[in-house]
Amino acid sequence: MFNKETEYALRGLVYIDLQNMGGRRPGTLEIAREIEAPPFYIAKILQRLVRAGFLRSLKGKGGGFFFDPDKPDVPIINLISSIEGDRSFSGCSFGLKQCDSDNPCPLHGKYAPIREAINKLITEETVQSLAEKVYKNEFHLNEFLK
Amino acid sequence: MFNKETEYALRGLVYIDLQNMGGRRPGTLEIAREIEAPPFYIAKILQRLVRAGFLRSLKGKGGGFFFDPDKPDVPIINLISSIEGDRSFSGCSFGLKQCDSDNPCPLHGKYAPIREAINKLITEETVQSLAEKVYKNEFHLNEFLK
DNA sequence: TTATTAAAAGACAAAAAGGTCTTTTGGTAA
DNA sequence: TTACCAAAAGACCTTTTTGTCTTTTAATAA
Ligand code: FES
Ligand code: FES
Repeated sequence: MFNKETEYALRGLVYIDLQNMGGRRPGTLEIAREIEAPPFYIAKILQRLVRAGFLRSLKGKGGGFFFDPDKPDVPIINLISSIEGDRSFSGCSFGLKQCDSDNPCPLHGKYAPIREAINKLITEETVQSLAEKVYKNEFHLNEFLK
Repeated sequence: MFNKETEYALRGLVYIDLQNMGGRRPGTLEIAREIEAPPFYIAKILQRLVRAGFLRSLKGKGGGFFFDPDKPDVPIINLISSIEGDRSFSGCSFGLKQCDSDNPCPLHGKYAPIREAINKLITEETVQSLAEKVYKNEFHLNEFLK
């Protein structure tokens, strides 16, 4: 579905938001351990996401990553677009230059509604809405974490 | 959705089946031109698919690629699995080790039905069913081809 | 103000995906 | 049986993805 970087980013940001709820600002090592991602890699990924404005960070003792409470929730489609580019979930499943319902490929009829469902999903869900689900114990971040 | 190799394979095999209907056995250069794929690359891809038993080929003058009329239709899920491996459309969208509805990630609820729809689609459609749609002029292989 | 802490920056590297090309093999047709 | 044709085989290359590591910068706390 998503590439590794996107997966790590999703799990990482949800974990960060979850910890922020408890007034904590997790650092790269803790995040890497909890979401089971390569430490240096998640550090690099978060660095880029901070630069892109998705969240903030603080250096030094007590430092770490956190979301600005004044900023609006982050729809995961924004995250995905920022990492994978806009190509995701817009193109033709057959690889035609563009998906055109007036000139459809033989998969279009059945694929287009699925693609729409994916777009709806990633537009509606935000990092915060996902974190909320985990917080309510309804859903899981990994096999250990509740 | 799919990777490049899968896209080329899908378009290539549908084109081959379409030509077979007219008693022709297209070769790599013709296929590459018609489906707009890199010639040497589609040659390599088809070579692998022949070896994997998806279709047959003949060398020399009048040679080319063709489907054995006695063999059953090829569901595209087989093609996709052969190229991309089984990981596609079975794993967790969040990257958890396994998708487990008793222990779901926060995307599971909305993603699982979508994944099911994808699996249904690629299980039901075959190279031949797709070629048939193109043949009936209902759907397109590329922007030039009818 | 100094030691310590943790992120930022950026170089580096391994692996996978995507693509190219040459040589060999096995067919066809004259 | 010779010339030719087209796929098979496999080496090679480029780009992208994924991942690692060292050095620098900025914040905190003693
Ligand atoms: S034309 Fe291929 S998915 Fe729309
Ligand atoms: S647990 Fe993540 S999609 Fe099922």
